[in-house]
Amino acid sequence: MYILDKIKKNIAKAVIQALKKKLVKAADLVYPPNPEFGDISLPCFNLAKELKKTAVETAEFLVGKVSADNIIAVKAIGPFLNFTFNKARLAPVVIEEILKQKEKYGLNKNGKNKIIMVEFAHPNTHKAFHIGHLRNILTGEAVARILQANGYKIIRANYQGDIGLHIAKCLWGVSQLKKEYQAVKSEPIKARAEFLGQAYALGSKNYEANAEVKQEIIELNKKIYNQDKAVMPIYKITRKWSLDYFAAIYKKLNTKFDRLYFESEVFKSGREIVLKNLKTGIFKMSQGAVIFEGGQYGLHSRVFINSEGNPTYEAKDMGLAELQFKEFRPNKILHVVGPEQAEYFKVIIKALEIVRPKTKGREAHLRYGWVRLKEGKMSSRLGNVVLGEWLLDQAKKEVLEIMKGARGPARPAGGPACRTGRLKNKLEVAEKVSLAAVKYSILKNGLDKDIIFDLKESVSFNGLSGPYLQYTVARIQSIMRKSQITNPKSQTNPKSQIPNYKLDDTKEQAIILRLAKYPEAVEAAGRNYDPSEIAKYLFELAQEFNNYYHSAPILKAKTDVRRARLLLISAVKQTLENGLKLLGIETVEKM
RNA sequence: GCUCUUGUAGUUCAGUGGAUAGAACAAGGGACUCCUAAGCCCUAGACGCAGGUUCGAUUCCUGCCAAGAGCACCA
Repeated sequence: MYILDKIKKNIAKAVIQALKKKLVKAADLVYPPNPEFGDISLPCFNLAKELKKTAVETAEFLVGKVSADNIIAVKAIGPFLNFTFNKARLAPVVIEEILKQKEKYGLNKNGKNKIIMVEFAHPNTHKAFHIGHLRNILTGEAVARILQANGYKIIRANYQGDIGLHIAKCLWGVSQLKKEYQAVKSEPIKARAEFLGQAYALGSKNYEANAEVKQEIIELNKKIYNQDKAVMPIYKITRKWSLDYFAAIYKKLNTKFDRLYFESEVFKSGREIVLKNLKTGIFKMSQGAVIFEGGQYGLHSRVFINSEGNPTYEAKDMGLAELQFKEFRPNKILHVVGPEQAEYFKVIIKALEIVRPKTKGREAHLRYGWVRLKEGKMSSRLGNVVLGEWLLDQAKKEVLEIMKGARGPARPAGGPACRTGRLKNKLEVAEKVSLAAVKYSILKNGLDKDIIFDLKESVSFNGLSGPYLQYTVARIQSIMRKSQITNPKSQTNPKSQIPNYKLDDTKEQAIILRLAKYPEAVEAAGRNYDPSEIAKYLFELAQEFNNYYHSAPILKAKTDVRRARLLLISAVKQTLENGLKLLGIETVEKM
């Protein structure tokens, strides 16, 4: 149990003892908006109701009756009972917790013995890979890491659409672009993937504009479902292009999957499940198609098997669920999918629940908002998309420019020279920093919010940004390196030095408190499946550190203070690294 | 038309049934011969509108307005 949890528990206990009634729990405690009020606070409104007093009276009544370990002051401010921590005692405890536990600091066991499958990415083959997919992957990966930190066993799954009408549209497009197809065969994988995106857009436009083409594409689709020899070779080749391309992107983003599912492996079983339950009356025939009537549940009706006899996405999902539960027995499956499928998921989760009652409460749609363009809508159908890889490339270019010193604030004469130009691993650093910029700029947003994407504004390298956090870590690394040079014996070993703590500065105390709150951020992020909780926390910590850094000398401080400060900043570094890892962001030694 | 999501500063985002609504960017100003200026400090600037519930609403409820999404054989 982390120190803050202990303190909260003790306070709740003390209040219960004072009242001789169990009216308070640790979770009722909140953090005051202003540190002058205290470090933690009990709002007395609910308590007052029970005690038939006003909240102000209740708070005053409790002052003097409540005391707990690590608390040095209790005061009533209006309806709040505020507690002040003994920070001189807290500091070594918190720092020791962090430096001993290292990368394990912040982890908890809330999900012990539970399995959660996080299903994300699921790009469709034969379609462009755009920044919407990027948000999906980054969100899914971060959620997976966060849940892992909360003690769950995680299965990363990816369900890829390699069969269905979109493939037929693309292959029709390819048939119209024979020359280009031949030419692109010898090009790098990226060019081949882009070609498929164009072919898809072409097929899609004609499907809507031209009735004859529409019929041709429908015929082609049937052939693909029937594994017709005439189309299989080109289907297989282009499918592989897409998959190879996706694999390269996953690698770049540092995401791995435990299981890749394909629509082509579940469409048969999905179809069977639906047909079987036609007899039981769960599904019904309607206008030649097999549907699920959602009306009685306040949902809409959806087609599971179309009048051509082909399973739709809905039926495939039935087959997928069956397979997923059979293979991994997850307690929960989180489908990380955009908002456009919100109603869709309600329907299939309901249908699944009726077909397989055991799945009840175990299937969830983890929805995130759109990535929209400032200029308007983005659609792979229309071909006006911002490609995921293009964004990564742009970000990297930008970082290299900054490293050159061509951009950014001008330095006054006499200031230290820009070091980044001399870095040996310049490209590696640029790669990590640009990835951090892109990842953070997406993950800092609340899940439900749409992201209005604009290259200039969205991917930032200063302020609330990934590079800002990396920079903070690099800065601490630098101080620690120098501390070794100036005093090789000053190892940051917590055990031997804890007695020497002298951290009285209010800024230091604020940092200590912030560090102690990290486990709560991990917990909240896990509870809400929300990476932005971590993103916010890290920024606040970094900001507090940077402010502190500018006001307090570390290496030049007196021996005792210097030691204590070095330990403090290494705890900051550790916590930043731990949190960044949950977001999938790597740190660099120098930048 | 029905359902869902979102409306907070010039812009992009935080935030909570409670104590003074926080940041970042942009704007304006400033400090350092000092541990990385991708940094630090200061200034200015906001809860879509109208009701309701409540001791208290930016937060919950209702209506309206605005933006986005979904609503039968696409995924």
